[in-house]
Amino acid sequence: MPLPFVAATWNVNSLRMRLERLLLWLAERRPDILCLQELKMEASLFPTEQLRQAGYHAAVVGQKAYNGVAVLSRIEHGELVDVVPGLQDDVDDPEARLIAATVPALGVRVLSVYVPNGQVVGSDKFAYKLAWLRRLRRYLDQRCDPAAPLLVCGDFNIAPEDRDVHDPELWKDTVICHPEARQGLDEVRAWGLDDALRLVCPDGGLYTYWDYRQLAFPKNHGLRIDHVLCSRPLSQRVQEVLIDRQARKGKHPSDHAPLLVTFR
DNA sequence: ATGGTTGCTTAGCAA
Repeated sequence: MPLPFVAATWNVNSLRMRLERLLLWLAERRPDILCLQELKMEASLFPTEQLRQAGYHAAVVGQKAYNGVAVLSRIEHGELVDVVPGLQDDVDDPEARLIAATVPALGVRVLSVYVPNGQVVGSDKFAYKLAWLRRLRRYLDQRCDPAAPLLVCGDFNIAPEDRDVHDPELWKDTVICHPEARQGLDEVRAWGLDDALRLVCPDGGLYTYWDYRQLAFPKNHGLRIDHVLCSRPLSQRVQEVLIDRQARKGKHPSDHAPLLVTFR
């Protein structure tokens, strides 16, 4: 029998600003695996030692001011191995949006991803978002095995369906909901990934992101754009999913809440 | 009342 574990994903919107909060949260929740996005720092500034003291190994790709992703895993599960940064294709792309690592004791390959936002439909940035999703699918085709345990966790900047949006009319055809963006996500998932939350919960009104403006969080004007996707060997082990709204409260929160998935 | 929030980097961009 494989070991049960908890995997989580959290866009922290600047690790420098969120480190204290992250350390408190890790002490409280103790997830086995955590994928982080929007570190907004160079890898040389990453707090490797503080996280180790908190009980976690880390694999990180960073860049100055923007993007940056990491995979954390509890030290007891062994040093992260086969750490691979980036999409590994022939595109010259300086943006730090993907890192892969394997957690030895759990036998799980983990990808932390920060899909481009895309800003405005029709812009160069939107074209980059769509191309990035095609590149991610190609990465899965070439480098991953759908019959093996795989997690693809992160901020996808896509609400898969209208039930994932507080006001679908307001968001219709924006970069978050555009049919081409949703199709890009569908094609990633068609490789062999399930949306862990939807395996156990059909409810609408479940969001992971709320704008800082206009009291969006207390009004629950949110979007479900952060996802834990899992390959079939893990799908059948999904036991419970939690969006940790507590972590979006109080002073100086990220604009995203962590999403946690328990695998039996 | 023509706003609104945060973070990075320094007035403008990105989300």
